[in-house]
Amino acid sequence: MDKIPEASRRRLTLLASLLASCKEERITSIQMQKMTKIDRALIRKDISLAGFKGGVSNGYKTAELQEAIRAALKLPSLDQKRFCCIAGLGKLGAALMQCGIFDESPFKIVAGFDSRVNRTEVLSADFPLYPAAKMESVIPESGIEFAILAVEDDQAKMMADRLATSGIKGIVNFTGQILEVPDGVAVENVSPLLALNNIVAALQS
Amino acid sequence: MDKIPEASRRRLTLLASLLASCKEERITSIQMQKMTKIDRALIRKDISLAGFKGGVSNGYKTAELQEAIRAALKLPSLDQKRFCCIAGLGKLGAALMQCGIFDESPFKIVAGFDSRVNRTEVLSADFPLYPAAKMESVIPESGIEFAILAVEDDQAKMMADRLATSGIKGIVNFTGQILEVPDGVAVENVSPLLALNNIVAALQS
DNA sequence: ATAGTTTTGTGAAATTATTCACATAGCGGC
DNA sequence: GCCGCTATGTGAATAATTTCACAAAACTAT
Repeated sequence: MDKIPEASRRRLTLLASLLASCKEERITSIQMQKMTKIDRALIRKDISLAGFKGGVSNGYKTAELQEAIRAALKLPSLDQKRFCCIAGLGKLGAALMQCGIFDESPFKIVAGFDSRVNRTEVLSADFPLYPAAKMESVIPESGIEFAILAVEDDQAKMMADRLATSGIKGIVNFTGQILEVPDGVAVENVSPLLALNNIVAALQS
Repeated sequence: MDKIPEASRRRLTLLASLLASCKEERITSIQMQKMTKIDRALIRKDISLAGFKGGVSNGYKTAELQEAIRAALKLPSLDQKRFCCIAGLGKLGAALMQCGIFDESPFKIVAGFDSRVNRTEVLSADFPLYPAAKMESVIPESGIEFAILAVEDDQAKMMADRLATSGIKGIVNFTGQILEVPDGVAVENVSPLLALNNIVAALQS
C-alpha cells in the first residue's frame, strides 16, 4: 500500500467513477473491462495495488470496492467537502458555475474571480464573486484548494501564476495554454481542443 | 515511423499544443521540460519517435518541430477543418458552442443537438440546432466526425450509443459517466469532477 | 455434499518505457 | 579558424508495467 504509480492511479479514479454510477450490487473485472477497455488482469492488479482483496467468484461488491479505491487514493467524500474556485467568468466559466455539476460531489465552489469587474457584478451565484485582485487574499482565507481555470488563453499564464502564488494546490485547465506551475501544484488539462487532438491522434493507430 | 505508443502520443499532442502558443523562434528540450514536467531525454526520444531530426545546439525551430509533430500524429490543420457537433445544449453545451474556443482551430462545430425541443428553438448559433431525433440522419449527411457530449449524466449512455450508431469517431465526454462505446470510437474524458479527483489522487504521492 | 463454473489474486515471464551517458554537431566569441 | 559551450540523437542499461497462466476460493445446481 506504498505509492501507487500514476498510470494505476488514473485507472483507479476511472474505476471509482464507474463504480459511483453503477447500480448493480456486484461487478466483475470482465464487466469493468467492457466499460473501460482496460484489460481485466490489469484491473485486478490495480485493485490489488489499492490494497483491496474482497473479490469472489462472482466479482466484487460494488460499494465495497468503490470505498476501498476512494480510501486508497484518499479521494474526498461528500461529508468532507473540498473547496474550489472558478477563475474566469466568461461564457464557459459562468456555465460551469451555474450548471450544477458539482452539486452532488465532494467539491464545492465557494468563489468566482474575473479581472473584468462588470462580470462579477452582472453575474450572480450562490457564492461570492470577486475581482481578480482579491484572489491572493480570498483564496487562503476561504481555504480554497483547487481552481477551475476558464479564462481566455491570453490571460491563462498570468492567472495560473497568481493561483499558484495564492496557494492553490491543483488547477483544472480549460484553456488551450500549457501552464508552467511550481512543484506541488497539479494541473489537469481538459481543454476540448487538446482532447480532440488526442482523439484524432488515437484514431490513426 | 511505425506506430507511436499511446503515452508518447499524448506527450506529443501536449508538445504540439505548447509549440502552437510559443512565440520564440527556437525551443530546447530543457525549456519544454520546464513547461511540461516531462523529462528532457524523454522529450527528445518522443520527437525522435515522431521522425524529426532537426534539432541543433540551440534547440529546435519551433515552427518546424510543431509541423513535424502535427504531421506524425496526423493532426488536422486549419486548411482541412474537421466537423464536430455538440450533443446537449444545457448551460455547459450552450457555453461551449458560444464561447469561440474552436474559432481559430482546425475543428468546426457544424451542428448542435438536444432532446428538449425548446432548447433548440430558444438558442441560436451560426450553425443549425436540431432535436436529438435528427442525429442519426444529420451526422452522416454533414460529415460530422466528432462530438462534444455535454448532456445530463442520466442521458449520457443513451446519447453515446446514438452518437456511435450515427458514425461518430470520437467523443469528448464532459459528463460524469464512463461511456461504453464500440471499438473504433475514441472517448476522451474531460469531466471536471474526474479531473479534480485525479488532482487529489496526484497530490497524495 | 459434490461436480462444474466462474472469477479472483498473484508469482513469473514478457514486454515496454524511461533514464543514462556520451559521441556528434552547431553556434558564438576571440 | 579554433576553442569552449550547449544541446541533440541514440545505443545500452535500467526500471516499470503489462500480460500470462494457474492454484485457490466461492458460488450454482443437482
